[in-house]
Amino acid sequence: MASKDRILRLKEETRCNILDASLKIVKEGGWDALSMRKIADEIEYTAPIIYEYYSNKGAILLELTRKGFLLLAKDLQAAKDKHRLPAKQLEAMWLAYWNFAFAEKELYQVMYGVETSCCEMAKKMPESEMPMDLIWDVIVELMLPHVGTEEEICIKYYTFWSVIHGLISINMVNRGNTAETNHEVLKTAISGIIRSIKG
Amino acid sequence: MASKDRILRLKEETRCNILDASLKIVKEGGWDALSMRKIADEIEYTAPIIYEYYSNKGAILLELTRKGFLLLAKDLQAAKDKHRLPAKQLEAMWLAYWNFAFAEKELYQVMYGVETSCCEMAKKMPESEMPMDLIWDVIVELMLPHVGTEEEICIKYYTFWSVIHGLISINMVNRGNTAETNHEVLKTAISGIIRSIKG
DNA sequence: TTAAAAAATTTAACACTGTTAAGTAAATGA
DNA sequence: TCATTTACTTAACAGTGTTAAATTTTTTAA
Repeated sequence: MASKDRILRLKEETRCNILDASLKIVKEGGWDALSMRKIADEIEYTAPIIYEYYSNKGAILLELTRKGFLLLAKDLQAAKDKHRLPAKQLEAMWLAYWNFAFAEKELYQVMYGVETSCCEMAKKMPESEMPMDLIWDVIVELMLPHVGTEEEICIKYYTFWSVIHGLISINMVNRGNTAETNHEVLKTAISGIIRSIKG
Repeated sequence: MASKDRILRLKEETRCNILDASLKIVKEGGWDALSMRKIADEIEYTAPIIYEYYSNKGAILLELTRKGFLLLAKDLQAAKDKHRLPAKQLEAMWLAYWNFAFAEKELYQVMYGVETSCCEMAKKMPESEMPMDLIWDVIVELMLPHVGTEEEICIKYYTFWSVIHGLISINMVNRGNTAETNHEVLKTAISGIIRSIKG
């Protein structure tokens, strides 16, 4: 019976509509704005029918996560295919990774557990700059006697901070590395950057 | 009147108790478990009196954030004071930063917006390994003809990933850098790691 | 000591959240 | 046309942050 097919097609369509509606809501108002009732509103149904398509809210997030990983993989593959030399490929792929994160900000957030709201005000908190100031000073000392421009110090600082914070974040949400591997990554990264500062 | 002082002291104490109770709840059940009513339960009051001490839930989070930054700064200073050479100081400080993140995991999470719950299941999702696989292959190619051990490749991969993910996270929650600075950090980090892989 | 004023604390309520069970309307099959 | 299944909605529960009103306790003044 063809009507069965039609119904199945419609079901698949609403399943997809739910994801699209969710992403739309998140893009408009952030992850806090996402609720079952708003999704239902968007697809012109009431909340309970969403549970016919996804067992709960978490399942929707998981499906968006999956979508994100597929999209990211596609971008990485495309970036790789544009070059022949592995070094060039690698550079292009990480740049593609970077671009994906901001082009599909909301997907990246749910994929890797990056929150967004609470820390907006933390910027205005003077205490939040204390760690940076402390480390900044030591970087300057390390560069002596040829202290670079503010921009150069900034780049050093953020390179340090990025690799450490990145490794911490990855371990917190994913915690899949051994302690030895982590320390190895840490030590090589830190000493590498320190060497590059020394010249 | 000395009784005024006593009352003020008591008020300051409950203000502190609210923070302690909050942190206790979060440490026991994660950030999702934190609610005004649970805090009230913990300090043996009802929910509305919390609003006499903090204007809303966000203010409590902000105060915990502040506490976190102060504690981190203290740790960094202590690490610095243990050495004389700037290079040694810097290394010790970043290691202290690392240790703080895991010793005070909950504080670090609220300070830098690192989520924790949703991505536990994402690990089991095969799609989540596609980006890693793609990049892993290119790293191997880059190491040819002397491909290292799995551990060595892992370290390279995570160094890459950490610096990129870290820079992305920092920009998403804090977004305080210019596009040029970001690209500079990115490029120098990537080319630096690639150089170190080549030998 | 007692009455009035002030402060401290609780109860009740509102609007929201995710989720489930029961009820109702619509489409389908015989 | 009638019975059954499917589709969908309404109502409800337990929880959330937050506010206003009511109530209890404490302090002040006579």
